[in-house]
Amino acid sequence: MTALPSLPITDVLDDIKQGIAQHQQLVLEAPPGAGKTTLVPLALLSAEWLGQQRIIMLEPRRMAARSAAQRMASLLGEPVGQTVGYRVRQETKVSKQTRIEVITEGILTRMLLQDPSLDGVGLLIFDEFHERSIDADFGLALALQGREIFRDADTPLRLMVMSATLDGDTIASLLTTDNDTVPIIRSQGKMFPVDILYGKAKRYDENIIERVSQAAISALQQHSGSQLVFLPGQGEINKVLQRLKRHLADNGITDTVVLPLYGALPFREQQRAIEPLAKDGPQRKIVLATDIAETSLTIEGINVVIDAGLCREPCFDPATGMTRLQTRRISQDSSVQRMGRAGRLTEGVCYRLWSEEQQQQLPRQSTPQILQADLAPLLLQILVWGIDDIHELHWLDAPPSGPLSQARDLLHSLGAISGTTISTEQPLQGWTLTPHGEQMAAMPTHPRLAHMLISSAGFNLSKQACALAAVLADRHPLSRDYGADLAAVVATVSGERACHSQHQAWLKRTQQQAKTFQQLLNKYHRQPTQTAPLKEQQQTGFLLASAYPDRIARKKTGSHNNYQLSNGRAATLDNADKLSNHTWLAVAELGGSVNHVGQKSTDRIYSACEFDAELFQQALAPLTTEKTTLEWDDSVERFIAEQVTAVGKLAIKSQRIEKIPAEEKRQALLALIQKRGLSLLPWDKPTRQWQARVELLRQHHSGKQEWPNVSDQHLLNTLELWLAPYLENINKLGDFKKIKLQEVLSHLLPWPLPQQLNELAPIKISVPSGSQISIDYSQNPPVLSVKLQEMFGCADTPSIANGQIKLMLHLLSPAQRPLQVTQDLAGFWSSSYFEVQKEMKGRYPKHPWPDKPQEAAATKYTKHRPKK
DNA sequence: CTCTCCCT
Repeated sequence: MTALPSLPITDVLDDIKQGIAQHQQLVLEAPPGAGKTTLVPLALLSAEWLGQQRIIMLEPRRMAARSAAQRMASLLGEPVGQTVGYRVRQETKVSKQTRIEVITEGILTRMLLQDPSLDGVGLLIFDEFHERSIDADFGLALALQGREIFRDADTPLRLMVMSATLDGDTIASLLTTDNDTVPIIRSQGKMFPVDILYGKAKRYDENIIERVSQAAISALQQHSGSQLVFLPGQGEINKVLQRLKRHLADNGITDTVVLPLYGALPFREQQRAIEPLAKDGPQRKIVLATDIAETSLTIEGINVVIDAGLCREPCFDPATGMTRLQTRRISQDSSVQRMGRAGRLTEGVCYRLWSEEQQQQLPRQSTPQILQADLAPLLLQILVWGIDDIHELHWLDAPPSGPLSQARDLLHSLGAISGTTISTEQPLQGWTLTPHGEQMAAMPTHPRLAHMLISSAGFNLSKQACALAAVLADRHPLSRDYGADLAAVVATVSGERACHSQHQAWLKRTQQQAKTFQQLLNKYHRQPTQTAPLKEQQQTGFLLASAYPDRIARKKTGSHNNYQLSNGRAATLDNADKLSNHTWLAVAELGGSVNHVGQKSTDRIYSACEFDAELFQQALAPLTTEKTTLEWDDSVERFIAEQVTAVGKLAIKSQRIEKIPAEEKRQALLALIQKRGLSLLPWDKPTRQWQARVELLRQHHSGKQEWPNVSDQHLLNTLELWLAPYLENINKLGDFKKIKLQEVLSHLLPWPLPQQLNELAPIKISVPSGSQISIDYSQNPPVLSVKLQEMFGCADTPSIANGQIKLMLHLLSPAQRPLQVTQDLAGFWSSSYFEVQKEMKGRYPKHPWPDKPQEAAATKYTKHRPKK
């Protein structure tokens, strides 16, 4: 090996060697340009503890993995694939001599799921860990558990986490074990000084196009050299592009060129933005870029950075199973990274279009992907690993339970898992992989597409499915020609349709990917289950619907391009898109955006194909549900019943039915009573009294047994239990009168409570005159209204419930007017009675008004009419 | 107000 070049990291290489020799893990913080990616693995290659074991280093991107391997190999004076090799999707360059393998993060997960011990690997290095991809987070969690369970003390798996702007202490605390600590080593980067110039305090999205353009124009006058402008997305880039081009033209500036740079741009145009300028053309450039230029691509010759402070990132919404793009303020870490792009070759300047004070308010780090992504792929792999509680793994940030539950439900609907949910806190508990799920997990693609691939064999459609999965696995360049129509794209991949020569590279890559899927499928030898073949124009729609059953769409009546989806949402097709000729679509990709203030745009359909609703009769019948809906029709005050066939929330057929099934009707009636209240039932006075009597005894805990709760609220809540059996003959509102409510309710009182009810809360009570008088239980305490004369001779207030409840006496005049309301009869007789006596004696002379009422004989008659 | 980036 030739001597390693001297870079900033060289100063700490000895510390790293020593640290990782003495400990089983190490954290290395070093900014870009320090040389860590190349020099650290090479420096550790001859370590004694490594022996003949390999070093594996992870890179977040294929390009980065390839070039890291390339640089290391050339330092060793070897071609790639000998001592140093790499593995990325679709491409492997390793041999038996390979000691350093550079791989992308997704490959590590696959390796660990196959061999959790990572046998033969002595050191695992996570590079660029601050990017916090799901795969890196998950890979670290698996590696930690794998080495704990499967590795011996004499050949431990060492872990090194390297990053530019990582919070080293947090990650160190995750790696710390009971008997080992974690050295943190920090190194300088190689960067020229960059002046940071802040702007005024503004809302980030306020007038962004004009402010960015002005900043670029003024920087053009103040500085020589080229600019890199960070904008959130394609839309903003194109607007600023127009604005700046106009400025250059208006002012006759010819030495400067403006170039866009974003992921969807054709490769050649991306190259134009990245490459050094041609000698004979303009000598300055302004590159307008998304954050593709923050990490993935390096642009030559930039000394001015203009940062709008915004980024656009995907946010998964578990409620709809859809990912929306959200425009957000960048993190402090991100602003540092962007600023650094101005100081790679010379001193530079960075304009931030926000104030220094606002800088302090930015979040320190970007949100880790695991907290806002679709977790279905992760969940499938977690289950392959064999745990049903995510907390068995050590996470820097655990996957959140909302998206995890949604992922579980999706996997369930795709047939990948079976079980029942036991706990909402542990969404995986009670669920296991099905054989179909295991096959899905072996497919290197999203579970939706894996399901589509595997089930396609049963319909003899695997060739189309492989092409479709390959197209959907990555962005395709044909939307400009075909619009949203995927069937045309699939036909191109299958070779049935030609495409422009500029897309040849994409076509070859996609066909290769389709072939890989086909080879994996061939291993399963699936027999066709469906004899009747699908018509050609049904095929793509069928495949898409099996992957995205929640995105089957029907055009809204009277609309040209607005569709209703089976997940209950609405989405719009581009106005000019030819697909809008079709009433039914099977949608693959759709999305919308959320702006800086949280406003959501309408969801748009980006890719789809025509769909034949006939498929619901046969091949896709399992996606449909049948149910009877009952709706109360107020005009006729009765139920209208329909038999509805639906796919998800989209009703595809409904038919009026005359004979309403008993159970559905019962449920609908119960719901109607819930909504309109108990007053729909034929309450009469005795029944209400009965209810009040039971309630009274319940509240006073009278007798030896508990009384059932018969309050209105409780009856409403328990309709199903006590009323449901009596609803059979109810078809319209008037029929409620047929219910014998008193009798129905009486079943709620078990023996011996009915008898006790009559004893403890009698309907009538005897008064001294011999009359049987009804007690009014509608008030509390219950009221006994009785003529005063009938109570003569009664010393104390009458009571019920074995003396527990005193009645409220309403003592009446001979004309039935209340003279006194009292719960204290003795007190009344001895005081206010005499005032009553004085006043009433004159008015009702024929009635007795004795001076000692407690001792007088009670009577319901006048003085002159003798008692019977 | 037309889709950020990346990966098995």
